[in-house]
Amino acid sequence: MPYQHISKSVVKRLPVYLRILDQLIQRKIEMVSSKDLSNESGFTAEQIRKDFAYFGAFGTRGAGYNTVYLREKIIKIIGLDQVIDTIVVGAGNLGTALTRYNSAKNFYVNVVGVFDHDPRLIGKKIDSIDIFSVDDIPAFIAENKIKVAIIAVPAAAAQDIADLLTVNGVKAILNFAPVKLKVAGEVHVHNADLTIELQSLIYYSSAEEDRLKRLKQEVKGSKSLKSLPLD
Amino acid sequence: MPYQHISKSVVKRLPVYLRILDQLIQRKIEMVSSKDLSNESGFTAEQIRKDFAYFGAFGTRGAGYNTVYLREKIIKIIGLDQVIDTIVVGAGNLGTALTRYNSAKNFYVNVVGVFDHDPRLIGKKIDSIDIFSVDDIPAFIAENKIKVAIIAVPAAAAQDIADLLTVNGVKAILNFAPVKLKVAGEVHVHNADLTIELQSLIYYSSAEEDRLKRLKQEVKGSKSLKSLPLD
DNA sequence: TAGATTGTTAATCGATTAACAATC
DNA sequence: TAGATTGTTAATCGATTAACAATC
Repeated sequence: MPYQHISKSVVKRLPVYLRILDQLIQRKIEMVSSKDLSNESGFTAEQIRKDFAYFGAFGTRGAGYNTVYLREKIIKIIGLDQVIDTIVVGAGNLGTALTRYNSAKNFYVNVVGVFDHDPRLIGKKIDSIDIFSVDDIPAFIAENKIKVAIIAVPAAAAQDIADLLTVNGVKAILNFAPVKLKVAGEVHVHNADLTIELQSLIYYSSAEEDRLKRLKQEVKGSKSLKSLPLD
Repeated sequence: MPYQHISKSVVKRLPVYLRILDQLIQRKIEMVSSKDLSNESGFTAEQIRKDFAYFGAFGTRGAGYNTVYLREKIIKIIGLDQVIDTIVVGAGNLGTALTRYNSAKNFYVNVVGVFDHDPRLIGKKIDSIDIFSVDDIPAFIAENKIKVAIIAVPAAAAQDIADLLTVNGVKAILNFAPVKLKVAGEVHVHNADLTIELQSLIYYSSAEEDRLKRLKQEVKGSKSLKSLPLD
């Protein structure tokens, strides 16, 4: 049986299923149908069943999915069956918030170190987590076998940090800096640029149709502008 | 000419183009080709040209795009040609970071108020921005004609806040709480659940193939488990 | 003019939805 | 058994890529 590659769209939905299952288990709910999961997630029931089917047959026809059993499968699929140690680079507002957020809310992940360039921050702590110098990153990665890192530094510093991380063996980066990072093929980068999230949302905050019609009329009414580039 | 709906995938790329154009303009670069933009964004040149073509013909054959002109078009398309006032609900770590981040880094957006439930925070400020009670939200939205809001409250409170916001006229919500918000059809919600971003990245941090093969063998080797749900 | 690059149409690819047999 | 819900195949839909004429 050839190994079937799993698409990014499927992988993105897996943590949503996990979150919902965690909530259901907490509420002592033992069985859940794809329709129930559809209500909680917003994805269609067909899509949910198809997503699971890529990895195996986890349900019981007529009854649905056992929440505990399905959760166990999903954490193994994602690779969360053991707690993942991660580091945060950048101890500014965002880095601090991300460190605290993941410590408090994300039980599958453990922030084991924070790194910054600023000597005034080095040696301090975020809650119980030490802030080290970025110079210490190579040794720290090697010692703690870090495979996943979070970048929360200014745009200008992000590429250098990414290079430093990947050269030392980091395989996955969650990047909050507003730049496209260039990394080797086997390294995965997810961009979580908050500015971009908010701006693309703004597109939908006013009447799309009116705005675009106005734009087209402008372009039509000022054809000369089109040659402006060559002036 | 019938109005052609613009797909979500296109809209998500627009702010990336805007960010790159802002950088190019700052560097006094006047012309840019779709190939250049491809290098900076990671999208293909064909896709970039096609994206622009949905809204008009902004380039010059043989020469490329004038950066200033293209930027002007894109901010009008997104609806960023006037600064957008927004509010942040939740003045915890994440809310504070988001408030500061958008004040400092996002010139197209203006955070005009922060809201929290906690009486110890109400009356204080984040930099120069006041923290108000969530009870003040309706009056504040009406007065300031707020159309876009950011939710950074705990999961349990998020749906109530979303209801409060949308009832009072908010049209777009950036939601950081780990829940699927139920909103009226004309309201747009973008989820920016940081836990989920990180978890889906972890999928790629170790050898996918090995992990999934191991999983399939487990399932095969313990077929009896499949009926466990009905025990 | 020759070279470069856009704008647009057609072809391909991938993901979602629909349908339904399998089966608990 | 009857009702419910999965797992899977086929059909549809949408987005990306390829190709190239238009044209600066």
